[in-house]
Amino acid sequence: MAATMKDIARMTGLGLATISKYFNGGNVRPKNRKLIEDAVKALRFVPNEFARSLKTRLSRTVGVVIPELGNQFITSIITTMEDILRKHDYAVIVCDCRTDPRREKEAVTFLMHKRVDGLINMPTDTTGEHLKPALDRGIPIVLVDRMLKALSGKISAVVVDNVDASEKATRYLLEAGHEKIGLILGNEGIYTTQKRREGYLNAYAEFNIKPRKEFIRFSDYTLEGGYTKMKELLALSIQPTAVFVTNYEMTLGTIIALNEAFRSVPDDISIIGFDKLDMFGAMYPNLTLVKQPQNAIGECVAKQLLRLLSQTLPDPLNQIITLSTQLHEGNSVKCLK
Amino acid sequence: MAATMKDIARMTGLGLATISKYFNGGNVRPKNRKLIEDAVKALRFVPNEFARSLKTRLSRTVGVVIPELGNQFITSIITTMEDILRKHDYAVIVCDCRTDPRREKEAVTFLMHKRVDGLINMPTDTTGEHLKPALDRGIPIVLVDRMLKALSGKISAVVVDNVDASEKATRYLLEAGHEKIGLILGNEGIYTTQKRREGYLNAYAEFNIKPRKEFIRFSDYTLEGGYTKMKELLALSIQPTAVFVTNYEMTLGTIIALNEAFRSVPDDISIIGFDKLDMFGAMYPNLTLVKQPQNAIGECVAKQLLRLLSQTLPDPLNQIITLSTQLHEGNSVKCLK
DNA sequence: TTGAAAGCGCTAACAC
DNA sequence: GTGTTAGCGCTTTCAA
Repeated sequence: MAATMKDIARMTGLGLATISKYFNGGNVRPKNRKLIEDAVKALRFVPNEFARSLKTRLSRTVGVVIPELGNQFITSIITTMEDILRKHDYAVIVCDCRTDPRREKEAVTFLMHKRVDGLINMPTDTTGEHLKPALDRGIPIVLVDRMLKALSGKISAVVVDNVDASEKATRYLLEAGHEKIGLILGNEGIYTTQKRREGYLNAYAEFNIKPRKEFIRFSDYTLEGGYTKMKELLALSIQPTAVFVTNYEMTLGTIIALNEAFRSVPDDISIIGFDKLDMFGAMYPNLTLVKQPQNAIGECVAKQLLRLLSQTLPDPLNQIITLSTQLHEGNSVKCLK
Repeated sequence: MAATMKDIARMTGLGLATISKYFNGGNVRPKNRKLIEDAVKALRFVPNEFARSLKTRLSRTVGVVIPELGNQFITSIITTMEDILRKHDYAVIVCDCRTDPRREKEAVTFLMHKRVDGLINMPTDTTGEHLKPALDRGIPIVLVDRMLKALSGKISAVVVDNVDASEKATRYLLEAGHEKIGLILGNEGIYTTQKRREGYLNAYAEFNIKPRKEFIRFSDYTLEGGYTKMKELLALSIQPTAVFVTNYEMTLGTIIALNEAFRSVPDDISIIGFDKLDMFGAMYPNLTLVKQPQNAIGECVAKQLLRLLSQTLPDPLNQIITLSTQLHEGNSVKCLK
């Protein structure tokens, strides 16, 4: 049987309130502090979180709902967040909804039953309907990487400037004289996909060039997807001289497809990839790529949630935080001029 | 303010005990059942898990401690486990310890404070010291993919037959006439690395051939690691005619390294990879590889934990479950005879 | 089958 | 600064 505060009270001769205050940072006479500390050690006392939660209505737990775990961008963000939140004594319950809106909704409901204090979500559902139970309970919500217009003002979000990222990359290629640029995107309909497509089109518009429709390929953010779409681009009668790939897994798939087709980079084809600089940096050719601030994203999300969690205001100070990306110049782009 | 059982009692005129029994599967008169169900709907009643936990001393939460999240084998197992556990109403708290024994120990302590009902661990610490707090509290523990000899009998574990897996793959290459087989392993000292090395050596012993030391390379189970080690093997004066790579990420790295060196598979070099058949299967050449039953592992772990969780026995029925692997024949191995 | 009542271990209002 | 006390919302004897 674990020791309780009552045991400490008995052992020290103090009242429960004093002991509770000791644990919650109140003023306690040094002499009594010591008394309590000794008793805690002797009894190997650990506060019962259940009782505390019952009283405070707080679980010191946050829920994280994501579309899938097998994606380096997502896992790297979770790793960072979890680290920070755990340091603040928050447990992280992860729910993988497998890019299925029904499962996503179930996950939110499940987390409400578990009474999480806050919610982090990279949404699959584009309407935001699934978040209603959390909104109703008034707990803070932070969206990651994808906005939900319908919920603007009611929630916080941390995103990157995808339009700018894509525009920069495309412009870089156009400036190097590439006019036929393949674009490998994620799932159609997803926030980041739309934004990255937008940036690509913007850059083309700037240069007064009409992009070719068949160069724009929607895929699914997986290695296989990137591999397949690159193969398709290579099978075109008019082929792109450069390709911009919009996430890490698809970039890997593209590299493998190019290697298999004996296209050498950048002589035969130029390429701009996405994310995880450390790894691509180690390889030849040193890939030019769009680098998202993955650590900063995780950090921002965790800190924003902690901020909302520590507020007692009637309406929380929600904010949309937009982080910018960097274009890392390697030598995978050939200048055609 | 959320509704409580008291509200239901007031609304239905029933006693608290009856209502509690209703929720816990006891016998309640149909008439009263209906009464309660109506009240639950009307009041949108959701049981307060805090109060329940305080009384039952159970959190319906399990902790998962893993070395890193950025690894497809680990995340695929977590996805499967989380799915099953959540269906049984258990929340999964994930702690990434970044392959750091100190962090791993902290994670276990943290989870004990959170009063998880059970623990799943892919251990970084090879002594098992870090699990002591959980062992002391007598909660069930299931190890994944790695055994801890010191704890045998006190815990359950789900592992694959790594010696056999590695032996089969190496034997396959030897039978095809390869005598110079490169072996790319994970971190030295880790359970799976040792076992996979053992299998390789066993196969060589069977064939009465002495393996060359310089063909055995310890790496770190990452893409970069596989890439680097393959480059090293290719730089040897006496080069292997085949290579066996012992996880998914390193296999990817190896493929990229081979492509970059313009070695074609299997004409210039044969290769046996590891894991994630679906993806490698889509690529040419169809890779020969060791397929671990990833889904079955996750399923076994979750079910074993659920089994232990539902037991009220004084000493739990711990067991070591060993799953076998399959050698999937593709066409990445050339027959030299 | 049902109800009354005691507590699980903590927090916090209140009185001292 | 400290002690007393009343709950938080459940589960679970025990008696009816």
